Amino acid sequence: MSETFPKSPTMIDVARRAGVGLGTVSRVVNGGHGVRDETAQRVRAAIDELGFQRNEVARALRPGKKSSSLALVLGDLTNPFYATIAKAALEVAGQSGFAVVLGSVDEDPEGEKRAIQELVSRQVAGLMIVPDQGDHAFLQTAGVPVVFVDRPATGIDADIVMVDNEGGGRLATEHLMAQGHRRIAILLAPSYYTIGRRLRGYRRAHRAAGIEVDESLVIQLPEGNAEAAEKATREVMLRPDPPTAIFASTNFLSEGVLRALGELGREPAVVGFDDFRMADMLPTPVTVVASDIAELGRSAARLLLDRAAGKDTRPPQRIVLSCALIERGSGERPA
Amino acid sequence: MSETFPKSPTMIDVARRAGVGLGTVSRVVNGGHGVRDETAQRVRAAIDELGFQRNEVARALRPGKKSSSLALVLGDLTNPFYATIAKAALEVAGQSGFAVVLGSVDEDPEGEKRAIQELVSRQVAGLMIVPDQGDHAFLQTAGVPVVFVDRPATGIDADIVMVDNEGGGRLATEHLMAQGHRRIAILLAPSYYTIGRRLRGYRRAHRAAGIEVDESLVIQLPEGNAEAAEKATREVMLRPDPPTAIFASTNFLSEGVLRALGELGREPAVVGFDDFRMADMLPTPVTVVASDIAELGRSAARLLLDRAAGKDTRPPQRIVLSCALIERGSGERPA
DNA sequence: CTCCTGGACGGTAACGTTTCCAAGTTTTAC
DNA sequence: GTAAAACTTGGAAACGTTACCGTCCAGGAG
Repeated sequence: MSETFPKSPTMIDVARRAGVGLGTVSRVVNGGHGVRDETAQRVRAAIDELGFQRNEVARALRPGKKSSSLALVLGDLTNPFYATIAKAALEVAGQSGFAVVLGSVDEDPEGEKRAIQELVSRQVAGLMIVPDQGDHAFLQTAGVPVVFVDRPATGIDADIVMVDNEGGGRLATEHLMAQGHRRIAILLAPSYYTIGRRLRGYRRAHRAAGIEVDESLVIQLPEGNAEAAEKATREVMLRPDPPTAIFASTNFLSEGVLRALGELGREPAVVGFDDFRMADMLPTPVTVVASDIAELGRSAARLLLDRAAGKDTRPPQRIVLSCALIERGSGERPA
Repeated sequence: MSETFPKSPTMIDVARRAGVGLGTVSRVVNGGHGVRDETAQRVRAAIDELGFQRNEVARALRPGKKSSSLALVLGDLTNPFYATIAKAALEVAGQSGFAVVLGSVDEDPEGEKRAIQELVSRQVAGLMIVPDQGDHAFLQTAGVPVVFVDRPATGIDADIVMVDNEGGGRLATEHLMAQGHRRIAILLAPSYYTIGRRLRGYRRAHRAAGIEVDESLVIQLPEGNAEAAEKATREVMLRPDPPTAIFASTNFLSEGVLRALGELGREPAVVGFDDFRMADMLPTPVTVVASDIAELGRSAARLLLDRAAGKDTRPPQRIVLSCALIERGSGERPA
């Protein structure tokens, strides 16, 4: 690495080589309108000979221009949920020649704010954010279009793409009720917006069925991981009056629930929110309420690209994806 | 979105506000050496009042400077293997104030080349690449340090961080032999470098044990997904002379193997390469040979940051991470 | 008191691109 | 054949930053 890299050729080099002016090269590179065919040929030849590649950084410096990259801010990529969003967004952005910059994502809201501002300073053309709690009003002045993914943020009115959490929660609960269950526990990860909606669906299903919710079965976990769910499941199942069914409000929680049940040797009905790999291979295949997570990422990217291009000037949109039940066995066990 | 965004303040605005020269503002922003304390205070005050943020794009335009971003090029983020690398690299880069740009990753080598060149044109400070097959000689002239992750690339001599695939393959095979197995099938995903090394470990273990490899048990799959593995497993187990053990050379293959075995109701011993979520929750918990994938990403990022900063001028390094066996049951079934 | 040194600061030239304007050239219309 | 219009083309300004080069002033040495 000590050898100095040869600096890459610039448009000026190309212009000299082709015997034309700088502006002409720029025109050719950008589609070649208003350039005679013969001239364009010569320029293209020079570009190939020199191996010229446009410097995107310089390009993005021009006033009003933003770089051809989108930013994506989200949680733990190790969570298949986020990974799926990232993959899908990446794909859509890539098709339009946009790169995706991932900000480093800490857990705390302060870290998120810092990460976002770093990205803004890189002049990205738009932001896709799976927001943490905390106020996002500072984005008002960021000067870039923003799309929120999976959940809304406070302090700013922007596009949002999300899942019908309430409908999904209701669907899961009603499905369990249809099997005769009346005592359905719900495990809740720490208060994200989405979880609140799922709980609301759960309550609505109860109200609609005329069943009163036993509040001791509405279990708020201290953390959103499998371990917390495992512990809580063990506890609730060992009560004198355990539930006959469990609704796990996230994929990680489902995992914990199943682990605990496997160890206890108990078999209440179980429905999880969000599908996960291997759900169908476990001792009892897991019934889940699922939505098209990839579509979440795709829609967000598409919306953002349109906004960035100025093609879409409608007021902030709100896209809601529906959920469907995938029956695999664990949710069909009778009360 | 139709309202025009207020353009962000520049150093010139700050300079005017603070009543100082442009150069002074730059000095303050970059650490404040050679500026009187009182002046620096005034500048910082102006920065806060205006909400100034340095424009990273303009900064990266200066000669010799690269942007403070690293590029990461890898396959399907939905594969936990890649997701883990990405997360770890992101974390390390973030700690040094670097952002990570993910190129869109198609499957074909041509797409990879295009993606890489797009990233180079964005003046990233370095490239981390999980390379596809195909020649990577074009990177020689890219003018950026490169680190390959998980497997080497041809045509260029660069840093590489990888796993001891051969050792892992040997470890898995020897473990199965220790349980008395003599007919061990190995399922191979399409010819990646890593798979070849794992096979080599498998063969070495056989040679060391004085067991001849039955070549009909060395099964080359047409694709690297679970479905292909499922099909192949079904076929091999239904032969008149089936293996007593199976070595699945990737996490996705392990999944397919287990699915097929579950349906067939057969229980040969199974060892997988690379750990995966829920491996311990399946009807028979899965024994795997695993390595620290996150460390792969961390090392790559660290190495690249040092190269980019010019701190590391050693000849190309080769970091190899060891594998360990995680016994869970499926690999301990006797022959 | 003068000269010199050194630190603090202001100004300006890049960096590589896009965009605008003017000049030159060709085509079209009359 | 001439005038106008349309199209090509070259050149220069601008984007926001950093780096370099002076200038200015204060303080110390002679």
